[in-house]
Amino acid sequence: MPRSKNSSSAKNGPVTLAMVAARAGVSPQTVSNAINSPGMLRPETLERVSRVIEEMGYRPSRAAQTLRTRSSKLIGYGILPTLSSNPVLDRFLHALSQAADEAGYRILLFACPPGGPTLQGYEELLDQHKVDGFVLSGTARNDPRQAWLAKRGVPFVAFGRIWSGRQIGDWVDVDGASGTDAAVEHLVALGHRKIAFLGWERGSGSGDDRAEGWQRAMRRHGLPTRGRRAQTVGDIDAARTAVKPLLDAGATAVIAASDMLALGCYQSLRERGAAPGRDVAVVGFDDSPTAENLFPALTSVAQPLEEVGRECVRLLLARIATPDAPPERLLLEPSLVVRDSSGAAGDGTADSTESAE
Amino acid sequence: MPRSKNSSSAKNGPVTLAMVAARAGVSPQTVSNAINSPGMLRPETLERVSRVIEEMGYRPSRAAQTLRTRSSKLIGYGILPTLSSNPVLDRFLHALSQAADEAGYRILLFACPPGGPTLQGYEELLDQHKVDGFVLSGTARNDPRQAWLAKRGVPFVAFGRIWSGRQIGDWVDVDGASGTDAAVEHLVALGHRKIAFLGWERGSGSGDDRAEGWQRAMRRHGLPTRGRRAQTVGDIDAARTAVKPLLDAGATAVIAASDMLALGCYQSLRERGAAPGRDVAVVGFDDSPTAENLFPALTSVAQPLEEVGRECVRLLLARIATPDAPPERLLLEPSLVVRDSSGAAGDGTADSTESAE
DNA sequence: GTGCTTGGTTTTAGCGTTCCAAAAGCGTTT
DNA sequence: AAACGCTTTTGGAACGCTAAAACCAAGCAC
Repeated sequence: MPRSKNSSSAKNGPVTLAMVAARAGVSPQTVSNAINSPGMLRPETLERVSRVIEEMGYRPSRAAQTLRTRSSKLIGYGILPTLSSNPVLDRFLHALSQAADEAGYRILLFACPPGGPTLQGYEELLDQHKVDGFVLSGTARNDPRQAWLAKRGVPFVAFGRIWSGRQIGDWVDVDGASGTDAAVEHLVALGHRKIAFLGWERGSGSGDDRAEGWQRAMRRHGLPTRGRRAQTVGDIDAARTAVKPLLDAGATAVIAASDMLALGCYQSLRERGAAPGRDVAVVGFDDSPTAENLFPALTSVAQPLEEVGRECVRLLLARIATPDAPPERLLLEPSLVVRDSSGAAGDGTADSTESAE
Repeated sequence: MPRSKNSSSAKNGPVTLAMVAARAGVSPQTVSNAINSPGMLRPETLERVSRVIEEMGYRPSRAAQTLRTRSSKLIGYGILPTLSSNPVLDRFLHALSQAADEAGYRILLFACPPGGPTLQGYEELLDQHKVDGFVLSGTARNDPRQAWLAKRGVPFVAFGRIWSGRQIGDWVDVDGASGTDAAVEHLVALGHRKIAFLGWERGSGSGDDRAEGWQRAMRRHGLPTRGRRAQTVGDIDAARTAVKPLLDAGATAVIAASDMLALGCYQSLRERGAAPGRDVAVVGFDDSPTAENLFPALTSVAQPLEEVGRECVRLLLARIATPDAPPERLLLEPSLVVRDSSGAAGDGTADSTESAE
């Protein structure tokens, strides 16, 4: 027997604590307690109040709560301009939002100016919206954000390590080295020995990390790395050129620091009439949406973005709860998604020896 | 001579209206007026108050403003789970956030459950956070959201038309038909006559729209469409199969309803030893990040997402300002991004007649 | 009986804004 | 001088909530 429409109906404005209190025959504070510390009420009273809350579809006003408690249950996230939009971060944002929601928090976006994030954006969200904390992403070398936030005691978590200088605050990151290491293992198991690495110019934190994993795995297998590594800037044409010497040197497999670079490798191979996956194995990094749609589908190292999102929220909430706890840092394992480009497609046998030449 | 650190310093908590008032020697109300209706103050007073505001780095508390004015300057946006993450919508979100920020609004995310958006999420944002309006995306046939929001008088704008039944509320959309029409024009100019269309199964609003543009352009040029159209579900393998009859029928160009479908077409061509762009021209839709990285780079119809974002914000704010104004609907023009896959690469001459066979 | 808990509830007092009505300031007019 | 407009400024009150303190039975000891 539902008496009133549950949930705030269109016109008469939203239900308030006081209305619930009046209807339940208790004081407003008791209703507040019913929600925030139910254990404080006599079971019988709790029952009654809860029923009225349910019945009237009452939902506390966050504005009033924020004003009183100075906590907004909001997490700030700076989103880059459309141009610098990045599939990995986009997927991360979805995961983040979901994880936050499950914890009763919400993500409040603010737009980073094209030149990269500025501190002003953070300051505004902090002062105006009283966000409880921030999630940082796309952290660069000498990023000022961590130090700035730490100095004012604002809780934050970064997706991405700090590569230079001393560590500040909590972060969650993906172990790139472990990813490329696994890629080497995969290729070695398929019989490859001449495994090259196509990476970014030295100095990019995650780029060097990914190179490092390749190198250590090669060393472990007693395979030479000299002359098997090339550096390039991010774009695809540069990659196509940069990979040439590696192919000339007879590499039978190339591990790239990104799917983009792997694509440059595809193109370089095609230029010389070779087929990626059949003649030379190619492995990418990030498992971007493109990867599975390429021909041949690109084997790639996938970052566990759902997990990164969940952990970011977990760490941030922990930091909010206990601001002085020692920092926590998490290095998550990526996973290798094997597709045709690493040549494992046929029926398990290694190398090539498969189709016509 | 800056006396105090401007902007809220770490410890002493944020600056309030009252503090500013005290320092400027006026009442709090006057400070409020200085911000909200500056014309009301004597120029001299305004000057003084403004200086103190600046000096102390005062920023109004949105929570208090929201409580008082019942308007949060927040726009709600339901974000899909990681799995259904979609590059077009992701880029749209970046644009949206930027446009909102510029108008003094912020985007508040809430996570849609995996099964698609539910009304509960909207209701919560409305009751709890007092969002001023919503931006909808990924609207489906018989989407209940528009009707629901309209019924309770909540301002909203949809990115995407309503394809079935009567129109409700404001929307911004991209004219898909115009995009495929332009694609036909482009191909005809290159000398193509047998231009096929690879689309989704009938019933998808935007799919039918894109088909329609192809059809009308073909008709305009007196070219037959019978036997030149195929339908398929979204995935790439299905597309590869579905396009076969079109190629068998001698199509020299294929326009696909999405980049994904275009990829299926690439694969189908390769299977028969033909090269996309050289032997058969291919045009995709959406200009996804993948498109420019493919080999050959895919000619594709790009949606003006920046503009869509801007217009969504503009329409939404207009709706908030005048709830009873007649609905506004905007159909924006996409643009054809010409790349190698349409075979215009060489030096302008049409058809093929270019490289070895 | 007085005092002393103890658990459950209410009262009071804001949190930082803005709305509203009322009060000053002040130049003109009666 | 008082009365009248006009502009500018101010003093509550209220928005919806919760922290903190006060209250109020019972119960229980002495």
